[in-house]
Amino acid sequence: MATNTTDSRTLIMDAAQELILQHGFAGTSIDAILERVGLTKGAFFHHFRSKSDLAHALIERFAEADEALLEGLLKRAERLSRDPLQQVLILVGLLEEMADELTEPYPGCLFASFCYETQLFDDEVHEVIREAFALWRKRLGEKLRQVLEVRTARLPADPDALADMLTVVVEGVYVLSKSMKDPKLVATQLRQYRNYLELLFGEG
Amino acid sequence: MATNTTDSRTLIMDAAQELILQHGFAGTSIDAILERVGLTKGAFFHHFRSKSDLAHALIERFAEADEALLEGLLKRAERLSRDPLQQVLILVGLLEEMADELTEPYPGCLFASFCYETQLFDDEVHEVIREAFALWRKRLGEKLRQVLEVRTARLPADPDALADMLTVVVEGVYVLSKSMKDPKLVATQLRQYRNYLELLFGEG
DNA sequence: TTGACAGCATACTGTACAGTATGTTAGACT
DNA sequence: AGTCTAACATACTGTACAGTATGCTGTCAA
Repeated sequence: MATNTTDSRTLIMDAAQELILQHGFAGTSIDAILERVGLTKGAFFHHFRSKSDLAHALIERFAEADEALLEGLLKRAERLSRDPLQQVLILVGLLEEMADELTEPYPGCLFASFCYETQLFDDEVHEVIREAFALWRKRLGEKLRQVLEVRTARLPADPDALADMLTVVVEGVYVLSKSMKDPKLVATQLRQYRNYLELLFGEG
Repeated sequence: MATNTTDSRTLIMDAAQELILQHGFAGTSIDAILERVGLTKGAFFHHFRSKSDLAHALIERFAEADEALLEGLLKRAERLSRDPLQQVLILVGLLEEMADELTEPYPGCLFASFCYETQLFDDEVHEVIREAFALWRKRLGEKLRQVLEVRTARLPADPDALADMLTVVVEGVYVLSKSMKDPKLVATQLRQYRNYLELLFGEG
């Protein structure tokens, strides 16, 4: 009844995700995953019908965590300020705080990983990714629309494009940070995004 | 003597790159590449010692094209304006023009693709990628340093971080654009980056 | 004209892989 | 005590894959 703390299914998924972020999906064999967690084929195919099934489970779990992160950040930001612009700035600031704590395990996004092996996955997987990106666009977009109702942007501003840019910066900086082996880049680039929003809507 | 227009080696590399951007490196078999170009194993292993050798050749060619693009854009920008800020803005604008012409074949970057299968490649490959990113940082960074000598930024500005942001935006928007199946996003996001630079250094 | 080599094709090998078939065991329920 | 099932382990299968061994053919130089 009580969900086992060392649930084998979760163990497999955790190991799989870590390996996939380093080797890609095709480059990660089921055997390699199982060796990591000390289980065998029997365990794997008891919990997953196929390797594709694992991919599906992984991306859904990742998307759920992603949504939880977004909604969590939004709630915290809404508590910390009443002004929509400040809320967005705070949200990005909170992400910067999280990025500051990044050190050893280099960041990686399963969405991006799967996107660079597009043809390996079915439409269901791609829909999950698409919806995850769309959710950030929607939730941040509506905040920015509120901002635009009150303030005048210094340059023509499309709220959806501005919202997208956070996703863009995060996905992009993961690549750069991995390649340059510099985790600090993540916070630095998020800071640039925050600067942009400040300059665009600031009154200075 | 005259380099054959349908050089088999080049044909293989072209097909390989296209397939790798869709399936990843591990997900792309040598047989699949050869089927595309109508050649056989004999041809492949005549031109490449191994699959890793192909990876090395691909990333070097990609990096050379990347460098050529950067230097070409810089020269054009330098001809179009004397002002360093304008040069950078023009460079980004030229990239936007290129992005506008993107329609069918979704964009993809071999650097990012390889970064998401990191463990599959040796240090030499990673060094090539690292240096490619470093070059953009260096070349754009020195331009932005010139800008900072003349103008005062509205917010604390690190030229290297600003330079990196172009790479970040490009890499990031490739992921988003692929996933959302919207090639227009590329130009839109580049525009945001240009806006940021304008706001940061603008006199308005 | 001959031979040497680039540029392939064909046919093969060993292995790593996804997936299957069939146990085994420990607990829950009756 | 007996039955049932979840949760695995073990041992296997077929195949797709990277890589090899060898043979063919046109070209070009001597």
